Amino acid sequence: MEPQKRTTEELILEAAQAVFLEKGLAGARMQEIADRAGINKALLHYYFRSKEKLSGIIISRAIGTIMPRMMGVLETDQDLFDKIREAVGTFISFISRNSFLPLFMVNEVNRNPHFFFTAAIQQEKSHLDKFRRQVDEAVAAGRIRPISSTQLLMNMMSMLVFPFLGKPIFCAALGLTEEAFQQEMERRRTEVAEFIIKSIQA
Amino acid sequence: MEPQKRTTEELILEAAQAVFLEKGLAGARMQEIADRAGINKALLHYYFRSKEKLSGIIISRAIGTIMPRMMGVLETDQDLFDKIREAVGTFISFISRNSFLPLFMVNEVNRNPHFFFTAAIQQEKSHLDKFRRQVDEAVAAGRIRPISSTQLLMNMMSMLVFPFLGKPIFCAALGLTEEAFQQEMERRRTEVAEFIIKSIQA
DNA sequence: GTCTATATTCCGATAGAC
DNA sequence: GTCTATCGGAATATAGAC
Repeated sequence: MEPQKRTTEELILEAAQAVFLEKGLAGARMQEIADRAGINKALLHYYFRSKEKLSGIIISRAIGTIMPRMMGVLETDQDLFDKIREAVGTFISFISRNSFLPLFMVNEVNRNPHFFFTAAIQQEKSHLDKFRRQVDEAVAAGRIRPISSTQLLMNMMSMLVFPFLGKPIFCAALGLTEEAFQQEMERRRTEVAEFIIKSIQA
Repeated sequence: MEPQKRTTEELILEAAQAVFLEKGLAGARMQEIADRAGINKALLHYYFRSKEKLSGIIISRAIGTIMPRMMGVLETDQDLFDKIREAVGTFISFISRNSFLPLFMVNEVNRNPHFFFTAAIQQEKSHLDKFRRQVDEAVAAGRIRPISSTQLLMNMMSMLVFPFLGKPIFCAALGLTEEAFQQEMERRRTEVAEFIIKSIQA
């Protein structure tokens, strides 16, 4: 309700997130972050001692933003097919609104894998495991065809994330304009779920 | 047959490719390239005037390496299902041997989309179009269920490329060791094709 | 807390000897 | 062609006034 004036620290973090995600860790410039936050470099270092410290915080925030989204949708008590439908829709909507996040994460995680092996994922792993058990049980009960839950998860995550990473390639290769691409992504909200379900149903 | 001593230029290009692909364009250092090539920075600039020139060459080589692979497998005269099986197997083998290539390409293409819109893809587009027509015809003939060739291509490419990009995430989230991950990729050489075919068969 | 000015480090690029 | 030495600019980081 209040005019809600954001603090300088919040302004910096928002600007830093934008710049790091757009330019990558190595490509980002402290000057540009300061400019976008409407302050100067000195103040940047006053709040966050170094570029490395600042980037560390942004990375943690990014992981904290995307991981619960990726995993959270998989932990509900729904029927397997309904769960897949909902997870696909939710996740595509989320990435559409945070288009730089996947590329940043994928880069970070490849340049610095051990950082990720720590606490970041372990906490979400239980959600994943629940989904995998659900898949295994459906296979055992003959309600879906035999398929490894590992392979299924890789397929699902791939189809959700990669089109956004490869957007310029797909646009060029398939002759899509910006709007046409958006439309295709919108279609995927249902198409991908159906693609998966068609493939695994008994 | 000859002892085949690689020229300095070749040594540089190999080193540059390795460093650029590992560290990204902005993260790569001319010093490191020189070190890996066993020479010094001055000589680097003697052969390739600037970092930008050198990176341009590496990008062209990378595109020239991966695009024909991606498209080439789709242009044969095979039956649709056989073609999918072969394309999946070939492509996974290729990326397994060039694991840094997808991350580099995806970065480059996102930071510099126009570079890609030019000649790079247009030449390969015909192969893609041939595949898409084949899909459309199969749909029209009722040999596969109705599906957009655009969506099918996105699904296929995603499942082929993304697991390598997200390798550290998958390893952490699914509790896979390096060897276990390799094994899963090996399984994917047949599993992905079956996953697709199961999904689209009439 | 915020600024201007400056120090420091790093890195791409060049000069010039061999 | 290859090297050592160095320049010059850019980017991170700090000093110190307000």
